Amino acid sequence: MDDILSGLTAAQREAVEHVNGPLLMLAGPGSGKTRVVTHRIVNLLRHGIPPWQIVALTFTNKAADEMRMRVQSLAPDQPVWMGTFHRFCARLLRRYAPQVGLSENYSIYDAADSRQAIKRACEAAHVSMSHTSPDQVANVISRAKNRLITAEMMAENPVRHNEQVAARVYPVYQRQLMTANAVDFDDLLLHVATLLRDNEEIRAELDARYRYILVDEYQDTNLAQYAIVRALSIDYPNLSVTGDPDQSIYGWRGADLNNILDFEHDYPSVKTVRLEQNYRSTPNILRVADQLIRHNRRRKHKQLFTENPEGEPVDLKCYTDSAGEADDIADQIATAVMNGECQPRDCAIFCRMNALTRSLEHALRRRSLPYQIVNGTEFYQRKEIKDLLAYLHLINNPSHDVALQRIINVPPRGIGAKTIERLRQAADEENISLLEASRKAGLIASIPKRSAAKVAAFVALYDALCVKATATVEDLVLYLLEETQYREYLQRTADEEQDNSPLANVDELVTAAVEFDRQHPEDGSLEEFLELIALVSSTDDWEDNNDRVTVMTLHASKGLEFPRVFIIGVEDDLLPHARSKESEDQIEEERRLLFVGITRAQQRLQLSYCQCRTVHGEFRPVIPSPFLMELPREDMRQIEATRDDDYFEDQDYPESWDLGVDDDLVQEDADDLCQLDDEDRAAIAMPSRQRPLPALPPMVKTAAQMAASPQPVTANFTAGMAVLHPRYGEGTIVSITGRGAKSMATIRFDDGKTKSFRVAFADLQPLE
DNA sequence: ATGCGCCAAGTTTTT
DNA sequence: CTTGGCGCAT
Repeated sequence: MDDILSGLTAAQREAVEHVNGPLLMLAGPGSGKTRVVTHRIVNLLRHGIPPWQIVALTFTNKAADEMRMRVQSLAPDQPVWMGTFHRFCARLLRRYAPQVGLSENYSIYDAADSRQAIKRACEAAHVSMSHTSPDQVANVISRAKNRLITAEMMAENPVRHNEQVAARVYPVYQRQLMTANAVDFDDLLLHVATLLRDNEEIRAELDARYRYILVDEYQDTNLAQYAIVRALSIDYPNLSVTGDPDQSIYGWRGADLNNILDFEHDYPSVKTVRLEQNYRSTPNILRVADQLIRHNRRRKHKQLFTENPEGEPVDLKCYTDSAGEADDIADQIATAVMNGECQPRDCAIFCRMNALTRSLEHALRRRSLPYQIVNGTEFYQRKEIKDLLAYLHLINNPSHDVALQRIINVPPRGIGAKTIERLRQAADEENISLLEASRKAGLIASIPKRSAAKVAAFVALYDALCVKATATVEDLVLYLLEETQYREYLQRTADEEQDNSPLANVDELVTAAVEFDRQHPEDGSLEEFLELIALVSSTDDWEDNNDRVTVMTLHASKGLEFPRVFIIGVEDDLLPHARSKESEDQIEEERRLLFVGITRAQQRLQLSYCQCRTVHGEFRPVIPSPFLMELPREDMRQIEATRDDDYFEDQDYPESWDLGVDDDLVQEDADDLCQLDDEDRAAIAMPSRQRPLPALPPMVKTAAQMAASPQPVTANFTAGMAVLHPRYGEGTIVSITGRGAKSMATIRFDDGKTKSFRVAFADLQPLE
């Protein structure tokens, strides 16, 4: 019993030992929050509470995974449900789909799907889009859904012009979603919230089922999420929430700070615990953070303190331009690594916008520093992956209109925009899905016989694919590739300029399918595979196992920590951002954003700004961020850096850093970059690809690998050949795709696993 | 039906 | 400076 309480402060212990009734944990940055939450779960279990009555809700899969790991080590194999809000709702919705007008095989539209659907709805609603855009409309609708505002409610009192348009589109969009048997991300929450509100019986049942609910990052919940946890905590109000109002940075997405600020009001019997001691940062860093955040008015004051030893002052640097900023930071890191002061993995660079990472990439690459950019170029957003997934979606849910539109003419089969438009009109008129409309294309007067025949051929292809719907996902994907001749299509349309091989991504999807089948020998359904993919995101796969400098936005940095942190572009109109200066609330959120960035730093922190920055291609003078004026000068060291163009050339950096990067999977893609010219932006436009799908090997490149990679030599391998892989052993080549340096071999190993490799790097040995 | 070229716009994005 | 969307021309 003592092991889960030992080493805790009085406040932490108080939270861990709390069993029944509402609990509010106000946890400052670096206060050991995750530890307290996991220990509390274990404590609940030790009090004899059945594990299935406990639910822990997080915002990211990564946070859930970490929690699961830590609980697992303390209390192995307890079926406590831990996962994201959206996944939790997706599960409930599978069960209660009919109650909200869906079938249980409903599809989840991702952001791109829903954008397509909104576009279509805008057209169908016949509204003038002259003063707005589908994107804006999508935003308004999303915000409305987050606030539990239905189409009907919105129609009653729309205020602004763009809301008027959105109010007209909203019901059309929603009807289309229902026809498609689909939900968007917001609907996952909205449907569940509605279900719980309108069905007292179900609500009571679920309330009793999930008696102990823990919510992480409560400051980022929106009204829908609030309504859900509230509804599940009426008969059994054992709701415990953890958060920090000062780290709320998603207000623009509908997060409502009032949820946490008013928690004590909502649950008068609440026990409030403040975790104010910081175990992460030096006192200097913490004082800077504290001084900054004191300038916010809407907050709950916390007395941040630490017993950590005094550290270096926080550096404040001014550079002449962004290239100088990037070079100097890269130099600092390179020097520190060479001197053995730190490893690349200890360093992180944060910025307000993804666009600012360009010069950093260049600077890091020139110094052969391995780095990793956490951004949004997601694997499953690639065209070829979306195409294949669209086929799978359509097989799983014949009403998935967005999927049908995507692939009805991919690979090209002579069905043009006109025909699709006519199908759409017919579908809209009869309120049927596009596939149903396609089935009766021959009966639609506006569609010429020729086109109708092509549509019929597509429907026949679709029906053929559906035969494999219940096979393993791998079989289905392979069959799909075969029947649609998709690989041949990619090869035909291959773009010589583009270095990222779509074929390799296709192979990766196959690998993901194989992996999924392996992990779900019993319960693996297509539906689950698709749900799994729909609810993973790019930041989930930030790899902390690799020794690389991390570059990311301030938003992405939340929840992480690094010994050395650099925050760049602390400039007016950038932080706070020009578009976030309309109200005091927005400015306060920007201030919190900087606060989050600062409090990621453990040992060293540097804030920097430039005198000039290139914005949209033109050089502009820059004003330092007003936030800098709010920081305590006594904890800081101000440095005016002057740019010396020859500086870099004088340095003698090694060709590559011997950091023991041991991963041949990393090497697979190294050739993509090593052949590119230093100035080539396209090379860095495809940054580190991390794990795109569950249990997939990281597809990443490091600068070290790039520098070290030899020119690839391609041996003659053919399908059917028996080969030896240095890591995976003996296997047989299933197929070879691509030519020359980019040639990929898909190999089925003797243990049943199938993997794809760059032939040039995999070091395969032919076997007799 | 596809491909090229011009024009406009350009935060952050847990799911 | 980039990227993406749309329109026109083949």
